[in-house]
Amino acid sequence: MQELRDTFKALSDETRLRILKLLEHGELCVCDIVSALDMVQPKISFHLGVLKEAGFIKDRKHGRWIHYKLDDADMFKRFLILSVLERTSNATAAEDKKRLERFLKSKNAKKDCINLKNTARGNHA
Amino acid sequence: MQELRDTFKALSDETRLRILKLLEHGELCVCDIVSALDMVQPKISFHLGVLKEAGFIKDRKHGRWIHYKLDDADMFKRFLILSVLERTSNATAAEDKKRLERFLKSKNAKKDCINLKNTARGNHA
DNA sequence: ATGATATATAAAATATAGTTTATATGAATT
DNA sequence: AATTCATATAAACTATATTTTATATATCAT
Repeated sequence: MQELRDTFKALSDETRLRILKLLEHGELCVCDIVSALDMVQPKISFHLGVLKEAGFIKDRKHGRWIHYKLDDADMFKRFLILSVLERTSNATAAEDKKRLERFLKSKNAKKDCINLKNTARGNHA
Repeated sequence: MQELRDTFKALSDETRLRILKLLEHGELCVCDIVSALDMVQPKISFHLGVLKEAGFIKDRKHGRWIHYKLDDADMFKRFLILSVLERTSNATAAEDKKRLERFLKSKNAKKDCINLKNTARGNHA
């Protein structure tokens, strides 16, 4: 019963539900989530750890970033995630998404800027 | 999101999962559950309160007893209960059930005894 | 090499949940 | 009316989870 209890426990926190909802549309790195939820980074890392431990998300290391996405290995957990996504379409989720999009846009702007600079110097993106 | 969080939180405790499993086969009063789980009564009342508040069980007062049973009003919660029942068929649940059956038997024996006594005196059951 | 960045981890502080013990309530029995 | 029984509730205590603050690690850029 312990595993089942932990499965539900992982879903019994609002921050974690918000994270799952945010991952609905794909992979995000920790700093994306930090910006979207507007919380300090260790707090987000803590909750990501809980979700990962419970098998709801998985991570992938890429350079100095770690990307997280929904884990669809387990049928039952997949169902639980779906029911979470479907039941968390509210104002909070909308604001989180807006902050995320603003952040992603500024990230891209910065990236373009660096590429431009490098191109000017004769380097490649 | 708060309600969803509370829904999962209600399921994130082993005692409460054991109670749900015990209610699988029908209505039970508090003292039945106390005996089956072999725990003190206020503890059981506390967990029954959490499950009731979250909409997983409902109660019915009858004399000085209060009977609890699974609440099937909400589709999603019904599904969650089903998935709990299906995933909690283990040794603990079996022992709980055994204790419950022993207790129910002794309750019935006592009742029969009282009936017999009353019949002897010319009263009715 | 040095510094900056992304993330994790540890320690301390705080908040929340669960347990125990004692007591209250209300219905049934004597 | 007094007692007993089934259950709830409250208060004090304990355990667990979350948050914060500080620091470590690893990768990338200069």
